[in-house]
Amino acid sequence: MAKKQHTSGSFATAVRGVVQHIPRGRVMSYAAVAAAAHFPGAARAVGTLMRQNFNPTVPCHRVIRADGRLGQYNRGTEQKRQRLEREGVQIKNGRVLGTV
DNA sequence: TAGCTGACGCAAA
DNA sequence: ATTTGCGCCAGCT
Repeated sequence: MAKKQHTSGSFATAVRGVVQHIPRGRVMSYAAVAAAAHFPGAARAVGTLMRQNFNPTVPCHRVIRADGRLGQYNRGTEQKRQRLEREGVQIKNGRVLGTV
């Protein structure tokens, strides 16, 4: 019976699922992802995971800061901004709009 | 086992 | 409006 992978705890799994479910043209803050993953307050941990995460199945570039800023990115904030804009996310003066 | 770091968040100045 | 400091959580050494 396929044992569970000990790749981190359920935390990583939950976060990955949430980020994976982020529709195109939409962005979620680290805190929002953490809360959606049932880990409220673990915004930092989310970032820590994203940094370690190298899964192309997880559009980590769609995860931004709660302030509306892009935040950091493995490939550089510039690439992140370009990718988000290409996805349909409007960015004004470095701030992401559409943050309902 | 314990401690440090870090793609964050929020409050205060 | 902008900048500085502290706090919180999980992961890694």
